[in-house]
Amino acid sequence: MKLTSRGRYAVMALVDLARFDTINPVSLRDISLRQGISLDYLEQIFSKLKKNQIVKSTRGTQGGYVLSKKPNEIKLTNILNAVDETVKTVQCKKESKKGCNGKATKCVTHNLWDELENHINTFFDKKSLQDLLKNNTERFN
Amino acid sequence: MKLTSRGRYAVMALVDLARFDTINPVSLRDISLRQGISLDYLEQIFSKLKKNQIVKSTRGTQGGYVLSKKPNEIKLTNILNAVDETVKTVQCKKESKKGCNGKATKCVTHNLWDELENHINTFFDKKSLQDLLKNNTERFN
DNA sequence: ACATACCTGACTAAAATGGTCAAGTTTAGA
DNA sequence: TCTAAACTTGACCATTTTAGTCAGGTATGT
Repeated sequence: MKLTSRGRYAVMALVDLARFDTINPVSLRDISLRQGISLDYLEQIFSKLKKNQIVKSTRGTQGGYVLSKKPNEIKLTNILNAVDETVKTVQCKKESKKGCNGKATKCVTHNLWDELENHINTFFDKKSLQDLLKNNTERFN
Repeated sequence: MKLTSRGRYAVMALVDLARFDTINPVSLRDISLRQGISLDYLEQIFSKLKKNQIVKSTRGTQGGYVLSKKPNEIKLTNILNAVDETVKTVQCKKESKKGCNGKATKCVTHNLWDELENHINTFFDKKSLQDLLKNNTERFN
């Protein structure tokens, strides 16, 4: 299972973007400064976000990124999937006919991790960027 | 966040133990063979389980491990904590006065990961070994 | 006494993580 | 048109974690 700082940064950056892109595109440089995330790393992350059509970019001076949908239409699932934070708890391959651990049957815990995966995904499916904005209406920085 | 095969193995092994320890202690060798987990690795895992009083051991011939509580009293939280599968989603330290990422305030997503952590822990708090046994009454191996 | 089984600690190959670095291309505005 | 801001791409890398292995023990029932 993966849930690391790449996913966290992605969410942080998008919340930042949602708050500041009302007029002009937001540059990664600004996000980098406001959120304290390395610019180079942000570029990697936004490359993935763009491929997954979560953000749109404008090049050149005064360029930057904007959200490609409304904050309430962007679920955390979308974001985390985009940056490869796949919530996979099971090492056992579902398709594998051999079952888990090279055994003929599914391992005892197989269903458990499936349940957990659903449990977590449900959480991320419900939460949108909009929800995070609500909780952060106070000024910061 | 960590949730890796060590935790999975621990759960698998304990389910196995719960099913076979009715008369005699169960040797790690047997568990290793039945579950397809390396014996050496199992020993590491059981060392931790023992330290956390989830299992008791008997040495010597015919020795092995037994659960130290009833299956319905052993929650998955207990197991996963014992083998250091701490479900920590937030890199930001809660205590740190400096806030997350060296900023003066909590990062925008701070509460989010807290919520997620609770969400996951709730899941593990509810599930006991007993619950897993129910779903695996059919013979295997 | 000896085989079985627990116990302990050191070690390690491979992968993931969290970045950095370098070399572009594009475009707005002076 | 020139230039600086900003996106784009891909290679690279140090550190940490993972998932074990290996080598030696120690305890104990028969």
